[in-house]
Amino acid sequence: MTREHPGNPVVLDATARQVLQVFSEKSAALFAPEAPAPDMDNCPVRDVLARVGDKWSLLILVALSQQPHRFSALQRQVGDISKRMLTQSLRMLERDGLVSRHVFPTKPPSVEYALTALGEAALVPIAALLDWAAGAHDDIRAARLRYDAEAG
Amino acid sequence: MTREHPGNPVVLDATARQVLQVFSEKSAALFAPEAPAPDMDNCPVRDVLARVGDKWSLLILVALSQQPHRFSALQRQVGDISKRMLTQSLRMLERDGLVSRHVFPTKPPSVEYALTALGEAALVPIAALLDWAAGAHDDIRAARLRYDAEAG
DNA sequence: GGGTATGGTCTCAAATGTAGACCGACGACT
DNA sequence: AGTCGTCGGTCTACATTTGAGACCATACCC
Repeated sequence: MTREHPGNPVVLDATARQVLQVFSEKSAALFAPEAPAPDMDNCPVRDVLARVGDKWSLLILVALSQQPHRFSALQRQVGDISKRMLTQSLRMLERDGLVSRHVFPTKPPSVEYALTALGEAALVPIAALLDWAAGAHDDIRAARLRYDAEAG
Repeated sequence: MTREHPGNPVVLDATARQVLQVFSEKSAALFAPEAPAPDMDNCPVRDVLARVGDKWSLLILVALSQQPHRFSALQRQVGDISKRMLTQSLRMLERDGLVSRHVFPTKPPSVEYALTALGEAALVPIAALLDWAAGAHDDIRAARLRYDAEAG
């Protein structure tokens, strides 16, 4: 049974096509030929994408784009993340130099997380992704309904 | 102990700052206030981002950007994905209308996956992400080394 | 006839993520 | 003074997801 459906037609303008041409040249960086493991040494671009594309990391970076946050405030803003995952994600973002962590000499402890310059730079492509998602989610919802209607 | 380090300085040009301003206005879409669950109904933008940012979906979309692929060819190109995850990811991308699936009347079965117009449109922000990742991975690697040196 | 490839499904083990208890100190409230 | 909530996590038990490999029928190639 063929489940093919073409999606809503979207016309790519000249700028978009130009971006895609450069894109094709660079996408090879994502697929290491016969690499034992596509990690930071073999596939750095892929490794970095896995970080920035990660669900929680993405949301944390966006949350911090407006202003620095405390740990609990970040957890409240993101909403459905566990403490364990928030700690782990922040730890990795800090390690990658995308987020900074400042501990205040208070008791109980008070910690502030903020974007670094590198983290702020990441917001530019993330903004493009956000913009696309905002424009595409109606089409995606419609596609899901068609698919589900066909399948059962 | 403060583990703060500012990351390498990156100067954002005027265009980037303009993008960020619009971005701040739109990022609210990612954080539903007190939503029971941030799903497609409560947080459509977030739901779509979770799809496109997903590690395997991202790689599949990029792999298909150059030309359509068969299932096994896609698995070889991506490299370290399991059959189970490839099937599941393709199934979801098809359901979202980003990828099309064409079954040829052959035995054994032969299936071709290709990007739809909507999937191709997603490549524009994905290309921006890829471009940023290509430019940032050296800084990220350096940040990781500094972090690891401090921590032990 | 044997080996390889096709596009998956299924099962089990391993890995990852969630929820909540727990910690000491402090501020707010009664 | 006593109680409660908050802070920023860690830890544990459990739930969920993912990876690895066996398995399937068919066809092609040697």
